[in-house]
Amino acid sequence: MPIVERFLKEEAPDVLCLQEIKCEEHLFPYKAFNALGYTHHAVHGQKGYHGVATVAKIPLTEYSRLDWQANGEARHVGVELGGAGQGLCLDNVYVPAGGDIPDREKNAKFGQKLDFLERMTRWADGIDRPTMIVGDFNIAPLECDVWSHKQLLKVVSHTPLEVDTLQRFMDAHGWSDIGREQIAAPERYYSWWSYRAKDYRAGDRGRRLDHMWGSPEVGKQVTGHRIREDARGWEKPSDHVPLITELSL
DNA sequence: ATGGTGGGTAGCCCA
Repeated sequence: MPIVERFLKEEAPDVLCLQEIKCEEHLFPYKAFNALGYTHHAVHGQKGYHGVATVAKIPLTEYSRLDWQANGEARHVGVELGGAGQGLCLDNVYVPAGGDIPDREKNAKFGQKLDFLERMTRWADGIDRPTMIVGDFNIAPLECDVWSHKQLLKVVSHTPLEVDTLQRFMDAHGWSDIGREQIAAPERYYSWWSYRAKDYRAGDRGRRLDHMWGSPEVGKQVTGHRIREDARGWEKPSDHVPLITELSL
């Protein structure tokens, strides 16, 4: 909570999407968010692992909790902003990391990650309203989205199979990759640095695993996008940093 | 080729 509070005080977004909240819903720190003015909540959590939450200063209506892995893990919550049945849909997702071995025969988690993306793609086929999907996709699609394309080709998060699977999801709805439309390739853009380094800055071994994608019409309403890379250096940081998109709706 | 760190749960698993 200290880094979340710091971020909300500094940036004051209307809406915040969190992934990996790692708590049951009744243990979510509602009071701390309320005290900062974030009085609207959609929390999909479970004990210990996974879990997502969308909190806002403006009214939201929760409308879905999808299980794209078909195994009961809490990895999605969908809300509507601007009134039920109208306005913008905002889908907050935590794609499975996928384990260490990029082979579904040897590593069930990798297969589950691909299956999750396939179900997400079938969902995207049916979207008929302005929608944003944001979160930890656990895939860095472009060569310039990782510190070394060559060295990460066989590392889960940047394998051609994952990138192709994510591309099929993109094609299903013609998503606008807001991050890369605003910070054009090959400009450096990472959102995650491993904890397994004494100093995350040393070698700058980052990856762009976090994304904010919008329906084509939503992409045209973007008025700003940036990341708070400095948050990686805060006290007790997350290994991910916040992405911020500003829209004129 | 290996293990590195951080976190939650429980005597290990996941990221």
